[in-house]
Formats: sequence, C-alpha cells, structure tokens
Amino acid sequence: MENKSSKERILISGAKLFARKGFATVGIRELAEDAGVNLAMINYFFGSKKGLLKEILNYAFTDYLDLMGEELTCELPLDDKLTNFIHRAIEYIATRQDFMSVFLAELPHDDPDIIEYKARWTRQAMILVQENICIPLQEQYGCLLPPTVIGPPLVSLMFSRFLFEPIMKEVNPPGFAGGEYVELYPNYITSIFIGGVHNLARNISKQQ
Amino acid sequence: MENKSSKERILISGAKLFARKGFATVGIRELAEDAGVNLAMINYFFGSKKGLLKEILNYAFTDYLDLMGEELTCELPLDDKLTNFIHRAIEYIATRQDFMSVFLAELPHDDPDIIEYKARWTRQAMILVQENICIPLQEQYGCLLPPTVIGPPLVSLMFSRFLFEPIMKEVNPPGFAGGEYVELYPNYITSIFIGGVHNLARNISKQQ
DNA sequence: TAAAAAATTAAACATACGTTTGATTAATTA
DNA sequence: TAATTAATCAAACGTATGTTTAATTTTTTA
Repeated sequence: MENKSSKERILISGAKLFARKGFATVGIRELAEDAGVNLAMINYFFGSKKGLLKEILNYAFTDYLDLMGEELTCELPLDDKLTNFIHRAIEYIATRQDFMSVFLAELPHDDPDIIEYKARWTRQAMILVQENICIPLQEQYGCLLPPTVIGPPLVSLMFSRFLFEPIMKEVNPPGFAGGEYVELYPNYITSIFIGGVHNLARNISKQQ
Repeated sequence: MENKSSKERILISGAKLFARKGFATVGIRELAEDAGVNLAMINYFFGSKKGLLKEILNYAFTDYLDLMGEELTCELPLDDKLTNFIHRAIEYIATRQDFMSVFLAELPHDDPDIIEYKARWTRQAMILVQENICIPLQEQYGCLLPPTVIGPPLVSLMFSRFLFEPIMKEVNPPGFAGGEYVELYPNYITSIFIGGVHNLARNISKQQ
C-alpha cells in the first residue's frame, strides 16, 4: 500500500469503504485518512466524490467483461463453459468484492448519470450472455430464453454469498464464513445454476 | 395517502425513499416533505432516523416470516411447497419492494445495532428453511445441505429482478419491466430454483 | 541549473445534515 | 367545559459534508 501512488491508494480505499459502508455514508475525510492522502487529493485527481465512484466502477467492469469474454467465448460444451465462468467470476468477485458490491448493491437509483454508466457495461454483458448461453440453450431445447431472464439470476446467485455475508457472519459464524463453505461455494452455485437453467429451458420448451 | 396518519405516512415514505436512494442519501427534510409532515415529526415518533429504519425492517420481516411459515409448513410435496412459497414471496416483495430493498441492499455493514437486528430475523428464517426444505431434501437424497447453503441463493434469486430493475430499465426497457416478463418471472425463478436445488443435492449425494 | 508542471498541504467555503427546543394547535379525557 | 395529553410547527442548534482556494513542496522537463 505504501509503494502505490496516491491516486491508486484513493481508488483502493474508495472501493473498500464504499462497499463496506455505502457511497453516501463514507466521507471524503475518512476516505483520505484510510488512503493516507490529503483530502483535497480526491477532488484533485477525480474531480469529485462521484467521479471517484465512476472510476471505481470502470475498473471493476472492464476486468469483469474481459473475464466473461474469455470464459464464455470458447468451443467447450455449455455446461463446461458455465462451470469455468462461474468459478472464475466468483473468484474475481471475492478478490474484488469491494468493487462488485459498489456496482450491485450501491443504490443511486435516481442518479441518471450513474445508471447510464452501469447500463453501458450491462448491455455488453447481456450480449455475451445472449450469444454464449441463450443461443446454445436454444439449440438444445428449441426455445430462446432472453438474456434478461438468464443474466440477473446468474449474477444474483454468484453474488449471494457476498450479499448475505455481513448478516450471515452474525447468524451462523462457523458454518458460513468458514473455510470449507467458501471453498465449496463455487461448486454449489454452479450446480444450482446449471440444474436450474436446464430445468427452466426444459419446462418452457414443454409448454410450447 | 392523505387519510393515513402522519406516523404511517412517514413509514411509507421512509421505506420508499430508503429503498430508492439509500438510507444515508435520504435526508429527513426530503423524507418529511414526501410524507407531508413537519420534519420534527420523525424524531417525535421514531426517536431518530435510525429508529425509523428499524421500524421499517420490523414491519417487513414480521409479515415475511408469517408468509414463509404459512407456505412452507404444510403437508404438500417439497416442490409444490417451494412453488407456492416462491410465488407468494415474489408477490410480497413486489408490493413491498421498498421494504425488502432496504433490508437486502442497504449497507450498514459496520453498524452492529442494525446487523444484530437483521440477524435476529434471519435466524428464524433459517430455521424454517432447515426444517421445511433441507430435511425433506435429505430424506430424498440422503445428504443434509445446511440452510446457509440454500437460503441466500433462494432469496437472491427471488430478489434478482428487483435488484437489477433500475439498471435493466435502462438496458432493455421493453423486455424487462414489461408485463409479460413480470407475469412469468415467478415461474422462471421457481424453475431455476427447483431444478437447481435438486441438481445440487443430486451432485452432492453422488460424491459421498 | 533554471523553469515549468505536478503533487501536496492547511485552511476556509457554503451547504446540508440529524436533532432539539419551546411555543402553539388539536384531540382526548374527566 | 376545563384540564390534560398528543400532535404540529417554525426556528435554531452544533456538526459534518463535499468542494475550493491559495500557498508550498516535490518532481519533471528543457
């Protein structure tokens, strides 16, 4: 942390604190102290506190989309692609949990600026889901599920552990945050999603 | 809204605004104006802004636990119970989306007071999941999945539409928020969860 | 080395926050 | 009706917020 530049330290502290306490709750004085910089540096580098949030979202989603593309755009069977993607995505979310929390759970529901920013990334992710999950499913079951039906449940599933972690640590400390659970978690989610999405496609093709 | 008491109007506006903009982002002046009351009434009725948040969580979760108990504690086969529960839970979340958002997505990760408040409800929900989902699954597949593995994915799945709604409305307005999707959404989630949880139990029992 | 640019700092800015006060009005009770 | 309680109000409280300024130090460039 000491050898990083001031700008990097602000990004790291911002992601950490925004995720942990919420964008609005974290003051720039607290943020500056955590990053070990003068509070004026935040506006100096990022223009504003919101500018910092944008850059944090930017970093996280560029990497995440790269990861999606790598794991989904290949010649493996659908279930293998999904297994690989889910494992890598959860690993990514775990290491950059801070960034992802900000994207998913932070709630600027009425800030058109931030919403459009998020939507731009989400559109690209939806295209990847469409071409690499929905279309293979269509070939197998004969019905086309739109990516808006597949995408949100997939991300919500992968993120469920992190969404519930603060509560679950209080509810059931040994069973939830413990090593065995964390290790097996990607397998759990993979089984649930693969079993779930095939069941969904099967049920829908039966109805038609 | 006009015929409701001041206290009720504050609760309704609080749930709406906290969900939409986050607890910290909403000021009591904005809240008071939305509720049509003097800003002093919030502290008069609820002691503090945090006291209002607590009472909002209280309302939402008491009803939700009742609903869980009704649908899960009955003599139907597991999949039928799950279908009924998921449909009713999503319906409840949709009508009280505001309340649920505050519980799930609001981030007082470092406020022990609120965390313990959430944990108390979550413990009761986990007991219901254990006895009415995990144990029936054990009887069917011979392996006991802990409720901490089943619960968070289930809630995350049911809530996925609402978690992504603000983004998706921007990404794909006709396909997501539209009537057909909303109508079919509970069926989608039911298929995914039932197919997923059976696949998970099957895979784990195979490994043993 | 000298000049220019970038980074850092302490201090002050105006504004918004949650809360409290004390007076006033409305509703309830005896 | 009179006394008492509950509800509402405008105003002010102290504090914390994000941002800006202007001076200073450090680094880069020529």
